Amino acid sequence: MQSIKLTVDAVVFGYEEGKISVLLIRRKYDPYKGQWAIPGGFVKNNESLEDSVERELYEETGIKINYLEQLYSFGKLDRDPRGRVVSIAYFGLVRPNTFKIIASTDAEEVAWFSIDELPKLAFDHEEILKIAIERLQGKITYEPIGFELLDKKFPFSDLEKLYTTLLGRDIDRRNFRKKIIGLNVLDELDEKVSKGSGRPANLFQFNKKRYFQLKKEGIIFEI
Amino acid sequence: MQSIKLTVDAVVFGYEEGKISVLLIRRKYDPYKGQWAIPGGFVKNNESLEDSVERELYEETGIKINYLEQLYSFGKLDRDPRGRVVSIAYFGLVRPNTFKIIASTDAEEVAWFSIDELPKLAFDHEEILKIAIERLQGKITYEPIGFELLDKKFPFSDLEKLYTTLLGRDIDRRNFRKKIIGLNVLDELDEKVSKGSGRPANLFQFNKKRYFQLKKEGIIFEI
DNA sequence: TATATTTGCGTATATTATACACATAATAAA
DNA sequence: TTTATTATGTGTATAATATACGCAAATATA
Repeated sequence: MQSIKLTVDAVVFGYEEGKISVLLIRRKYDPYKGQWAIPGGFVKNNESLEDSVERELYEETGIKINYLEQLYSFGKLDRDPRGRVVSIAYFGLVRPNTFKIIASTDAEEVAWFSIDELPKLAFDHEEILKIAIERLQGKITYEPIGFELLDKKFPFSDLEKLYTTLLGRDIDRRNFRKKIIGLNVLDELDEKVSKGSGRPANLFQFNKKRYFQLKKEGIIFEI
Repeated sequence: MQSIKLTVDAVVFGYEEGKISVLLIRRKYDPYKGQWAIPGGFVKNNESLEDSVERELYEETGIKINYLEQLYSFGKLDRDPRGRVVSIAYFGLVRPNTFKIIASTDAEEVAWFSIDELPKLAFDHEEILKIAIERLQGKITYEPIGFELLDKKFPFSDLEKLYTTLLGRDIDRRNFRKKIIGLNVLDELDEKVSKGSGRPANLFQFNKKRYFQLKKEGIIFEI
């Protein structure tokens, strides 16, 4: 008789102050009590996988996610000391400043961790996170998911900085702008922001509708 | 108490005579008795997901797969009339001529179906298959998985035909050859084949070792 | 008022992708 | 055995795309 338990886990990324961060919870109960982990939990019998992730995320962290996709399923025999537990991991993006994170249920604490200053993680969550980071880095070059991490209205320099951070290399400012503008998915607004010194920057907004239109016509987003 | 069952399914593609085909079984038992389906079955408690797929595949069809990767996990509430069953689908490639397919256990019959002449499928297998086909078509442009479908030694025209079939469009023969040769992952052999009339073709072989070497150096395969 | 900082923008060059046709080596047909 | 048919093998010119690169404008700060 099969006695495998099924969980979902969510690797949620945010971006603030030039850093990619990930949402972690400190576990309230055993196993791995007191350790940091990716939010997640057991799937209910009458709940879809997506509903399950969204529920767990909301329960444990107070976050409502606006971008979510399936990442990978993890099924190693010994990945959970409680027995055979298979986890379907999801990958999410949010704007951290639009939510207040609040620990509850299984979480003693919730926090954002910069992906280059991670604590030791419970279970095989280090592996899951590694795969999620690779997905994020890979995907921003061929799908316009980076905008999910920026404010709705953003100066071009924010976008540029996000890409340099994620790709881990410098980008020619002029060529990058040319390329993105050429993709024809940004609306230039009649608003400016001035942060600190320097010339004020024009604000842009991602036009999702136009993107899907172009995608349907076979035009592909590519950096 | 959680009562979700976990299965694995395998979409296995082959290529012969200019057609992409998929391996299907005809179900011996209910539900969907007598209908065609993707091979698969319940995961055992002490068996990894990969082992599980490979076992089910071998049991039901007699095939030992040489390329296998995880595709996606399917968890809709009503996807299985027996109750809540979540399936982790895999994606495999084989050379059909290297195996004899034999039905056994849950399968009444096993057969290769051209992907444009598919029968009605059990469960949500149509959706799974659709996603698998998209993965195959997408992936051959940025990973050298097409070679898994060709004979170890193949004439260039076979590779070209595979790509035209999968991409669904014509390819300039000279440019394609130039590009592939330029990737530096093929060994040109000192053997020729002559099939029917026409000038005999030189045989080539994919050099996996060289590919991994180049990949490590950051050179990417791209068509 | 001078200095520092950030934005916005164009052009020349190199690289890569595309379009395109004919000679060669074999088999099949006359 | 000669001629037609079929598939393979190869190079170059042109177009498109990617890369490299520097200076003026608009603001904050000293």
